[in-house]
Amino acid sequence: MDIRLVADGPWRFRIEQTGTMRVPGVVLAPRDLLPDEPGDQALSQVARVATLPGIVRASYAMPDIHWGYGFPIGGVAATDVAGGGVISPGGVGFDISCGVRLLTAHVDRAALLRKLPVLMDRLDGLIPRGLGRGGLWHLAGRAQLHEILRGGARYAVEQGHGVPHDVERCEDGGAVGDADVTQVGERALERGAGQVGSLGSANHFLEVQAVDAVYDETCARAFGLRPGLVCVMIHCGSRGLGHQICADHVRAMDAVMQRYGIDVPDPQLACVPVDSPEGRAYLGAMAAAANYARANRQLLADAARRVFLQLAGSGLDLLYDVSHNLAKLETHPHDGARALLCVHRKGATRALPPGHADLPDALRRFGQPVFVPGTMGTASYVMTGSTGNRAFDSCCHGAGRVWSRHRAHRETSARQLRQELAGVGVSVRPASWRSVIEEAPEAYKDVDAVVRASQHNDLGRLVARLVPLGVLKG
DNA sequence: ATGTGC
Repeated sequence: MDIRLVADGPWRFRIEQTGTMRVPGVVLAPRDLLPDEPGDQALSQVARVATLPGIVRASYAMPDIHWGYGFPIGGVAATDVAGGGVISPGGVGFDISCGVRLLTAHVDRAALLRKLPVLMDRLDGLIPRGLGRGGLWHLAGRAQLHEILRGGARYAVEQGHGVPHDVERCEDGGAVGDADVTQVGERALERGAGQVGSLGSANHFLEVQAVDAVYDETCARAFGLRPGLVCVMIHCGSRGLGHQICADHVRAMDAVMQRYGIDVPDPQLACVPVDSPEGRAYLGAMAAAANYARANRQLLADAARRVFLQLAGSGLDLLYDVSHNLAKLETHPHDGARALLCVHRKGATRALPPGHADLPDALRRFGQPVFVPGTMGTASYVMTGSTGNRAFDSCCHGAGRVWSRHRAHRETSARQLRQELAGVGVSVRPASWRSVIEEAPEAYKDVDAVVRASQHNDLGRLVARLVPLGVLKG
């Protein structure tokens, strides 16, 4: 698809509405963050998403945009439910409700440093990760898996894997309400049964970090962050269960799209009206996967908490848990009124502004915490939702890949990577060194530039910078 | 992202 990319000031670009596009594209990134590998399809994907039935305002791209399945990663698209708007699994991604949670310890970096090696050893032995492998929670049976799919982190806490405060600090109170277990296929259930409480692979991780800088002291204090404080950041999703659900429902939609008169420029944009049996079926299965991902992060956090209590004499308090791969039915201004929109966020973090009713009481004045993990060996950021967000309250979600996984293997080696990480003094414990080659810091954009661009585009405000002390990689 | 795929 040919696109007409026009600079709109120093911080963003516009893709002119041409051909079958129903809205323009808006790429909220400066020139040096635009995907520029030869043949890269990310910007064309922004334009193709703009052709989806019912899409409103614009097809958005966050500053960490890169090429994905159908939708770009870092893509945000909202469709008008009453106006025949569609739901597309490609706008959520294979890793349904992949997200990040951040926990704060009661110990400072200097006090922990001596104990860090033994603490990392313990986490290394405890946390399941890598492809396949088991999970921390050995379920009693299929009925208990169904409870997880319906109750998410809330059910995990009810079962003793956490404290009530954890649930208060999860998006949606730890579980989305409309999960439909009957829309989750047998293969998905089979794959999910043994993986609750496991990191997965690729860019998923559990990191021990320290607060390195604070940019907004009042907000940081409300978030429980101060310079030198130790934190734990967990990034993972719904494992094989979410993957299987995505594959199953893309296939189902592909078979019925024509019946709804829907024609898309890319088969990976398979979609159906939100208000259709197939649309509701996907949303019900997606919600079940979302709850699975939240329970997964809850189990991992609770395990890390027990290690911290035992070895560092410190608890871990959940600051917030938020997804960056999800579609949600939300009310937003549209055509001079409030309308129910299906907001697809794929590699984009929901970022509620200060005062929003869905925020926990203790955070409401400050906006929703947004977590922006960098790469192993580089900084991560805490941001907060800001008023004036035009991209349906969405923000960036990470550094954003620039090298293909294939190119990463060409450009670097395990040995080179080990040396480099040893040089910055970060203890990285991967499931396998081969898999982490694809996660080399050079394979990603500069996360500092990504958060700067996010702030300039009113997607969020900077709160604090975190640096890694120890990294468990998938 | 993924019991990694034409």
